Amino acid sequence: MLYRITTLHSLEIIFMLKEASQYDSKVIEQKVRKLWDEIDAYSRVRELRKNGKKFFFVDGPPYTTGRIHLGTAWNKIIKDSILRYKSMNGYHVLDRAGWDMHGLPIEVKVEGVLGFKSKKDIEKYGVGNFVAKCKEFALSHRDEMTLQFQNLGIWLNWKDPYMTLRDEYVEAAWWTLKRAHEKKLLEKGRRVVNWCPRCETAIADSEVEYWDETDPSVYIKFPLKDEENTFIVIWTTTPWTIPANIAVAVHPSFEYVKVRVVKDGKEEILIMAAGLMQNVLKQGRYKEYEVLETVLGEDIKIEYRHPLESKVPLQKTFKHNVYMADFVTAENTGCVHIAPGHGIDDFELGAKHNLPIFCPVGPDGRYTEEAGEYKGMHVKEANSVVLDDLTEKELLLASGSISHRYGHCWRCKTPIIYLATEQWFLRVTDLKEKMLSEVEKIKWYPEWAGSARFADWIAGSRDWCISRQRYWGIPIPVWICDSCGEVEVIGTKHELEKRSGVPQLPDLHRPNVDNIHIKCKCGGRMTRVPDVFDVWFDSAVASWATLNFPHEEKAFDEWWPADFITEGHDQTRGWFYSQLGASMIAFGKAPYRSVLMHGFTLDTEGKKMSKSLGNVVSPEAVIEKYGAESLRLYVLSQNAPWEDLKFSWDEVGNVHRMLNILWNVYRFPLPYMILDNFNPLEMKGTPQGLRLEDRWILSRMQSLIKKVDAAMSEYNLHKATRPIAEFILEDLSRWYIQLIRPRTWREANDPDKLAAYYTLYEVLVSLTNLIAPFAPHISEEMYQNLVRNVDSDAPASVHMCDRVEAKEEFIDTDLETRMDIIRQIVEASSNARQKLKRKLRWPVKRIVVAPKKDEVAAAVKNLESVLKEQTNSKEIVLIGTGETWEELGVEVMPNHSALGPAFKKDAGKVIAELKKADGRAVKKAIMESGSFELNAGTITKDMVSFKDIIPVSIASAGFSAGEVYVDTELTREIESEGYAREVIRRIQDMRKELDLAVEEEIDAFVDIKDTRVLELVEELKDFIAGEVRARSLTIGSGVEPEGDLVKDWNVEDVGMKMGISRK
RNA sequence: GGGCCCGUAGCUUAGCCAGGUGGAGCGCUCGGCUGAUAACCGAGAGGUCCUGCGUUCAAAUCGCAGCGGGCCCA
Repeated sequence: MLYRITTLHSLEIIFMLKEASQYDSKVIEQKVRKLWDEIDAYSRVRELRKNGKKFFFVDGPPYTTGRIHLGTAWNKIIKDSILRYKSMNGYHVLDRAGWDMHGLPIEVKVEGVLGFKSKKDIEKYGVGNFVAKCKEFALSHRDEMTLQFQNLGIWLNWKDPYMTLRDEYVEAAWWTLKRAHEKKLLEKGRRVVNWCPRCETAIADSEVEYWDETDPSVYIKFPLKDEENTFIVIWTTTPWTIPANIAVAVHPSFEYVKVRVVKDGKEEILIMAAGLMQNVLKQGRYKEYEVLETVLGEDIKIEYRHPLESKVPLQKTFKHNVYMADFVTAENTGCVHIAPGHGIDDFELGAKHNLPIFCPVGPDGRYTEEAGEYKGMHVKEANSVVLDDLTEKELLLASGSISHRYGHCWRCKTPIIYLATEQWFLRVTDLKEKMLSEVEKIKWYPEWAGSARFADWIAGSRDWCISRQRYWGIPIPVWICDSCGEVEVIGTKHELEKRSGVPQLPDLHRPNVDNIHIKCKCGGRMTRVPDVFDVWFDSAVASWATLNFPHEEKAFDEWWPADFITEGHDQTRGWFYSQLGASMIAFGKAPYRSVLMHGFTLDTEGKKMSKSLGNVVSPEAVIEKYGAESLRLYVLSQNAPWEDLKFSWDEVGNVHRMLNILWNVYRFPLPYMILDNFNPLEMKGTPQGLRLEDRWILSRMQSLIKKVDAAMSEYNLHKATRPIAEFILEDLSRWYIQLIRPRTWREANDPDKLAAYYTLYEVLVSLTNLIAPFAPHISEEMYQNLVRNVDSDAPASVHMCDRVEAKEEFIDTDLETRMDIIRQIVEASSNARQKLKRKLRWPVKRIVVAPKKDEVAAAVKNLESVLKEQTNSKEIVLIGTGETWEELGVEVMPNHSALGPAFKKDAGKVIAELKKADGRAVKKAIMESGSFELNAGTITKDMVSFKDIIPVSIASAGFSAGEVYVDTELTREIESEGYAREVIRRIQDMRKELDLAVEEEIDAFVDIKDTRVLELVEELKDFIAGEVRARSLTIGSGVEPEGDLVKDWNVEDVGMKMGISRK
């Protein structure tokens, strides 16, 4: 095996494959991204496909606060991989990146920076100044986050992203609200909403975060109006809502009791649910009781006096009665305190029975004038004051505390309260049925994301409160006439300029639009309502806002609705829903055709990552350790997309190892190809001399392409990426590369070697293309060398290439099956060798394959050369299917339980004779005739069983379809080769230690004291010299090795001393 | 309390839809290989398939109940 030394200064260098150094993700990724920038790869790819079939993707906009986290990274990696895949398949992809830039989160951060405590501070600072700060915050964070996404190799339209703070975007929201108004789906109404007393604004259901909180758990007696000393008992965790109590609710079909009770000698009568009486009596520490009466809830007709009517004078003007309600549960007392101003169910019950919606609490969480003596007190302090007052009036039956889930403002974490306030609502409940039927038309991945989860959410949804009493958001474009109350909704900037007569509006945020008035039909002046939109409304209009609709209509007509969106499962109630609702209002149909719902990133324990738990892993940390490519392939392959991902550093490390192997596979042939001036361009068409193993890997490659395409058709990213990794590790690295190694360093122009080059090149180029969507950096780097350096007419980036298609002519599934069997036999033979401690370096005399199936025989015959080479065997012996190898001895095992009764006292003799008999002959006779004659008698089939005896120099091991026997008997030839290879390996090791170039020659000395071994080694002196590229090789006993490196070796307990020196 | 999803080796998971002897990778132990070498290969140990009940000749797989985790809601 000689390396051909090639002069590289050929006159014209047509091809310029370059060698590659070790895999360094950071270097490669930076280099590739630099290339993309230089050639503006992203824009060129989109340009290239502009006549292709349209694929409209809408990016769910991340919120511009802080840094990206692992979940956001995963989200964008999924998007990027799918869009790259679609693009390579010829689609014209539209993919503006999006940014969600308004809302409370930023306001709260800016308030923090400025040290503000309440809305009054903002008003003092100036709304204009505050809004400017918020804008600055949003824009600078957008820039930081863009870089972080780009470092993951994410390709979206970053140059022209859609931003919710732009005028065109604001117009999309305005236009949509105008549509709602036209369709009579916009209404102003007094409703109970979630209210943050710190932010002094309504917040949406989706903005409420729940966690455990300790609150009072109190039982209160409401005195009946017409019955002395009689009380109905209610339970609550919010004593501060008692001043607003208007009614009590009971369940119509529960039984209620009137009980006479005694405590401390005092007697009173209580009303409560029958099933909960024991609990209430225990809470009130009543010792004696007597049930006076039992009635059904629906029969209760009671009027009671408000327990605090002396403190809250207005309460004296209200009537307080008991009403029926199904939401009452059999807990606590079975009688529910109703304050229509402070609870959603309460409000609805109140509306049903025309009760006053009494809400004596202001936006700041303090009681108003209406609360009488409590005026000015904050509801937080009120709890204990109210309880004290009730105690004084002897109306507090019991008081304790309870830990339960309670809602909080998602931004400032203040516990929310419920307040009845005037807000603007979208009546999406009117559209429920239509929404549900639209959901069925959407393709969901996985199916249950739509049919179960999303449909359930829609079915239970309520009207959408879209108004917020804040500053940094899209101003609600509703103008109301100061004199006649007429409502007008403005749909665009232009319309506002026209209606108001104010030209060239600078910006559509507050406070710019606050002071613009328009003229009412009645001649009066119309003023804008001061509210801004719920920030969820911003992103809800993204699918048309990203097309600049209504500002421009052409793109909308061409592209809308979206072909595809993908977000985490939390967006079921969020963006999936808000978009659908807004779109139903605007266009009466769903804004997207398909949805991939993905999971959440959790820590190794399966707990969610949170700052407070200290278990957060940042994408940067992962990139720092393993590179973006490893992170990408890790998140894509680890789970099904819709499952939650338990982050594991070890698994990222595994992916990195796989990429390292891919890289090694890629760079392994380069030095040889370069030395040989291999030019793939000259290899058009499939060369004639392909070996079976070449055809095999080509077939495997095509099968892989099909597998990946099948998985991608269902967005099964894990099923697309796992087989790729398996192909790289198992088929390419562990098998094919091992098979072709000897061919790669053969003399140039050997067609057999060229066939291997061709095959490997073909596979690597296909692989590069196949993995490009998932691993865009490494594939680009490989492509640039393998393809671009060879063919300057090839597309400038792998991402500009058409997707590889499986070449049917290469597929040979029979061959794949046969090779699989050969691999199993090789593994079994390694296993067998190990049993006798015979290294692979030492050839074996023969391998005997005993097949259980005919395919095994076919495989062995077909791929004998592969089998011979990989097992390092001098001969392959194949025996008939189902037959036993005749060289195996047979041990006859006497069956005592059968022999005993048959031969009685002669049994001992029979057994002794059986042991001496030729086992093979016994077995043969029994198999053929069913019996065997001994001197002592005739034995039959049931009296014996057989066991194979394997000769000492032979080891066996099984595989799925047969048995392999390895004959390790040594011959002079084998020993000679074994020792020679031992010597070669040591000298190669020393060459490496000296860091010699592959083709560099050496002078070598080998001293072997053991004369027998010396003779064996000397027989293959020329072979050794060739393998180690020795110009001179001296082998002998007593030679004194010299040179640049001299080492003592122990070879199978034989001492050797070797020295080498460079030329 | 409700809806949806998940629970398989120390870790990450395949198998579950379509019932029939639980497979991988990492890690661990032992061995091998050596010009892809800061790599690679083979073998071994390691499992109450979350628990219980049911359906069935047969359950990781189907059903019910419970436990634990996640998201969403009340």
